[in-house]
Amino acid sequence: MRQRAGAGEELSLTLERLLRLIRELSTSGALSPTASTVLARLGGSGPMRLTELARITGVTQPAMTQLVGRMERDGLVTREVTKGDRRGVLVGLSEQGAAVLAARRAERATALDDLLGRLDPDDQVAIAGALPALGRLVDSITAE
Amino acid sequence: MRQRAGAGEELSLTLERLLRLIRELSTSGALSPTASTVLARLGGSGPMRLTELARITGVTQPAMTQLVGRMERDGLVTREVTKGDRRGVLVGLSEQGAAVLAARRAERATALDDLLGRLDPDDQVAIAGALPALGRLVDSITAE
DNA sequence: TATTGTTATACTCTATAACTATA
DNA sequence: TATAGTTATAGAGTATAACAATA
Repeated sequence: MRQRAGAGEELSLTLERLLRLIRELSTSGALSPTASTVLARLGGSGPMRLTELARITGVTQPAMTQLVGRMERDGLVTREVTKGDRRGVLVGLSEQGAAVLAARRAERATALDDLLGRLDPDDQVAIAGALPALGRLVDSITAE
Repeated sequence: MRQRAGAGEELSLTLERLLRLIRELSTSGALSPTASTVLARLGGSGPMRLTELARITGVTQPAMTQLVGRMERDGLVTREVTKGDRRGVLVGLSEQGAAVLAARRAERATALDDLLGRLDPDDQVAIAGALPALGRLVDSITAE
């Protein structure tokens, strides 16, 4: 079996349901989807320019200005003027932001591990085996 | 291999990226996530009570009242008083709403089929083989 | 002139609280 | 009293357009 017709449809519907599920598993900090992405990117890549954050998360620059403003107010991120170019703003994780990020990851990880553990062993193997393939599926677009 | 430690963490991170990807694939109608869910549920289960829609999608009753109001204004759904109990509101798909739903599903399906087709055959098999397991993973919570 | 970011304005989406209508 | 739904109010989150500051 190389590729069933309609695999995309089934993958899409399954992911849509999984999506809502995952969201409910990580509640620390009560972050919006975009705020969650910002936190994760800052945690993974270190401090970044405001424009770069806007580009990566797919929102406009004004939207990112406001979001970073709210996140700074809530103590999740820090802002500083970039060295060399005084127009730029460098956004970084605060200590509290890093803690929230870690808490959210732990919540999802333990909840999903628990759920996976209840599944039939064959299903567990199937999902574990598909993760690298799903990762490459995402990479195939992100790289473009 | 029954279950690797950290499989939940990896699944979570992969899904988070897939999630954003899927969203960008279906743009017809420019629907919000909740509106998308409402449309999909109405398409799959037929007309439903407003309260039932609110419960299923995980938003409050007032939020659903307003969302349905906007969707009715945009010609996506219809409203009618329920038979027998004149307090109730039955929400159904309009012809246009059904068309938008079909268009969005087709967009995602073809886009994902295309992406899947570019993957290594082994990866395609791995993903196709994991779909039923992922479906059961979701069912294991939804049923509770 | 071009780039970086902010401010102004308007709309969607959501929640909580208070309300109306029906049962 | 209880249930179904709406209205009022406030805030997050987003976009486009106009602006200020720096390069």
